Amino acid sequence: MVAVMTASKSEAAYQLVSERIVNGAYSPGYRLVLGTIADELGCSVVPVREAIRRLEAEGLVHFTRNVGATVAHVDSTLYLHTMQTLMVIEPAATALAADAMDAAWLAKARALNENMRQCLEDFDPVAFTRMNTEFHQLLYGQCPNPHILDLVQRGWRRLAAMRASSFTHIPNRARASVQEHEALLDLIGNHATPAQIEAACRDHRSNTLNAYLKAAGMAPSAI
Amino acid sequence: MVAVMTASKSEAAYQLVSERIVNGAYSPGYRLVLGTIADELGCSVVPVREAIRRLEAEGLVHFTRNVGATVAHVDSTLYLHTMQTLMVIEPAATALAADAMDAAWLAKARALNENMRQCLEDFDPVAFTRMNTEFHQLLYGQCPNPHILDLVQRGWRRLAAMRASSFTHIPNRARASVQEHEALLDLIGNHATPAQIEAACRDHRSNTLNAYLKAAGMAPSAI
DNA sequence: GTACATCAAATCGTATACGATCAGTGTGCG
DNA sequence: CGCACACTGATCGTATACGATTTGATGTAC
Repeated sequence: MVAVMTASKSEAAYQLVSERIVNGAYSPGYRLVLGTIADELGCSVVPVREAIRRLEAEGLVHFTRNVGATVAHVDSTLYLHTMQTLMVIEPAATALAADAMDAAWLAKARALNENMRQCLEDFDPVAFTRMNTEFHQLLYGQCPNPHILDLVQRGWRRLAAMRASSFTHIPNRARASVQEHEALLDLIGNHATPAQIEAACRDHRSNTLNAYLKAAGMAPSAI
Repeated sequence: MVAVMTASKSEAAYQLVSERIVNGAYSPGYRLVLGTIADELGCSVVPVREAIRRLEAEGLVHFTRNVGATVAHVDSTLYLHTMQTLMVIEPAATALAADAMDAAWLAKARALNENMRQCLEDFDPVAFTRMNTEFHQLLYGQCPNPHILDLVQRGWRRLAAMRASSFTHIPNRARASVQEHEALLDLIGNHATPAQIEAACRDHRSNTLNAYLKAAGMAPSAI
């Protein structure tokens, strides 16, 4: 073969299916048939199988032996569990990343948050969600602990998949969200301790989760 | 075939290699050759490959494309990262599991902790470590959030692998550990809030980590 | 003696093939 | 008419085979 193999086929299959789930092209319950995906990618089933198993480990697909894989269903419980995980992991990542947050970083984050505020004026929820994701990536992105960073990213991908399947859950939280971001950035700007940053970040997510739980008539999270 | 296929060969390979790494039979750096393991298991390389990839996702093995897999090396950084992850995940799991901790559970946990104290009198560090693992499993074991539970278990398995490779790190922490366990059980017995339980559990791990970092001449963890 | 090109062995990556297992369907019996 | 059972099609699980890639050794030129 002449072309350079930039990535393995297994990796390609993983990227493809993963992106389609996160995008919403594959809705929850969608049946992932190895042979079909293999044909589409022009490869055999072996690398596709490996990709599916990886996605299963991430919780994006549900796999039953000798039966097959389907895109994982989303319900209140899954949302609760994912949010609880992020509620402890993301603040830790942010606190650990605080060392790398200099003036330039702060300016960028503030600008992004202002853009989010503008999205509210413009009633543009799609752009708001995109920027919100970007904002949080900015927060935890420079976390020096690869395990924690990886867990945060996985959690966000699950959230993205949930949103794509029109599992909406934020009743009027957007405005408070922007304010909480601002407060968090102020803390960072004032060189607050990692513990303070962690607490603020956790409260932010806790507020979102509990707003959802309240709207859904469910009991607030124990943690 | 007459025999019931209790588990797939892929699963069997995963169990085998995983246990050997955790036991220390495979030391860090040990080369995991697909064909060799496949021969030993009496199966082909395909299921072994899948098992190795799973172990890579867990961080127990290091995998390089077209080169092969080796048991992950352990160093201070990996220990720090694993402990930081557990420092946020395990307390959350414990706090969430608190609902399921009744009087019978408490009696069992207290008995176990007393056994650990006895191990100290008998200078039996092996039994102490085993019971310590058991004690912590008791703490987080009934966590109702499967994602968090899974993460805690993975973290503990990594710690076990580190200990097996004689990466010793606890300078005289055992006695304090037993006392902290006791204080934690008192909190639970007095029906403390999840937040209090979480904080106590986190302090316990934080103390262990920082004792290590201090002994190693390293800066304390930011979180 | 060192640096570089070449080659061979080892090992991985994936295609293909076939057996194993499961869900759904039809048929016969009670 | 309803239930149990065998059958079938779809799909997965794994063995085998072969091409691709890496690594280390060997030989050669400087």
